[in-house]
Amino acid sequence: MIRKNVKLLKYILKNILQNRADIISVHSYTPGAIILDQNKRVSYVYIMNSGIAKCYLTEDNGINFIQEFFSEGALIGELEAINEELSFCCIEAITTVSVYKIKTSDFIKLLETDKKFNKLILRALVTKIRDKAIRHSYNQSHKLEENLIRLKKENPDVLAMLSKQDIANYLGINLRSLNRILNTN
Amino acid sequence: MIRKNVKLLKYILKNILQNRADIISVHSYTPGAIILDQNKRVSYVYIMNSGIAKCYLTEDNGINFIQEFFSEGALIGELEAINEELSFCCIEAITTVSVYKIKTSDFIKLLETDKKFNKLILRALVTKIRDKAIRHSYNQSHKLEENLIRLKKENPDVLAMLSKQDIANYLGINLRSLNRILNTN
DNA sequence: ATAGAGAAAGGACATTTGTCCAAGCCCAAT
DNA sequence: ATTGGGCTTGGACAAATGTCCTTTCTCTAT
Repeated sequence: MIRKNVKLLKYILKNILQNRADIISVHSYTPGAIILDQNKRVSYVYIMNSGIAKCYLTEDNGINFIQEFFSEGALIGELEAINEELSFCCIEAITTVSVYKIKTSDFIKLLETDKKFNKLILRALVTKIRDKAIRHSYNQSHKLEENLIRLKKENPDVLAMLSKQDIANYLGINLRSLNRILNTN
Repeated sequence: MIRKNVKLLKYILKNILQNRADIISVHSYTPGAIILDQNKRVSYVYIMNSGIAKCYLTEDNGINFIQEFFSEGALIGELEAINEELSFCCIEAITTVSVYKIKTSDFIKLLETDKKFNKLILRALVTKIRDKAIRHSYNQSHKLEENLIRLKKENPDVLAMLSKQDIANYLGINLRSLNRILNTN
């Protein structure tokens, strides 16, 4: 649920930031700030350095569905950079967030020239697909209570870290329903 | 819902099959045959040439959740090849299926040496993530009826092509519920 | 032609989840 | 200290979805 990629972050810090400091810059966001909005052209790829952000999609009926939460090493905007499409998620800082930022064109060049970087990104994409597939399947095939139990097992401090509304949006349910389950449990 | 990748298939036919015919072979499967099973070591990557297959995950409670349907150009086993993990989905032929098959080690070598191939795979992965994200969000945020309407709009002949049970498993619902919605609609 | 298996359809009822709403709590700004 | 806004909680009811089961239909193997 909370995407991290320490390997990738380390690689960027050790290799890219050392040799190609010119193409990277640091930025930070206060809680609630929008790092990347839905349906925008994406000109930078971000790599989370610290903090927690949420990645969500706003549906036509106003419901926000949280795809995942991001922390150290999570990539933002890489999908749009690779496929040259508009952003389809909104990334919003939950705590204070610090990121490294790199132009999409530089990101693509790195992908093409740096084999280790390429491999790291490939693996990150695959992990994302795998996690998404498993989560979607579990979510749809089990009831709320089982989903919540699983969430708490995999992430015991989740209830302390995040608002109830965010957890409900992550589970794809109503806040009322979440409270009901929390009670009987 | 039905994953295709004509560009990738064409590239493989024109470039790889011509220059590296030694690493590729053709296979075919009859309806119901398992092309790749869950939790197995994966030694080949497959590229669908024709036919329709379903990619599903069996949950602990016996429910099958269909991730997607595959046809021309869909990749099978590429995730496992890249991340060196056991398979997490089962791929089963619905109609007669013909595939090209390539050893995972050759697949990885291609990824590392053939830039165009690398780019095509990157894009395929990204498209998968994007589609999955959008589908999961829509599914969880809308009710059955809306999900079905959307499915029919995007794939008008879906009801003729697939069994009701498969459609229900794709939508993550009960067969009874699917029938109910089909009636009032 | 006929038995049997699997797909499809739907009745009746149970359970789960959503909607709407009101109340309490906590914290920051005045 | 007081007001107001946002988070949290839960009651009461409505709607959606699941469970269980029976019937019909179609197609294939014998």
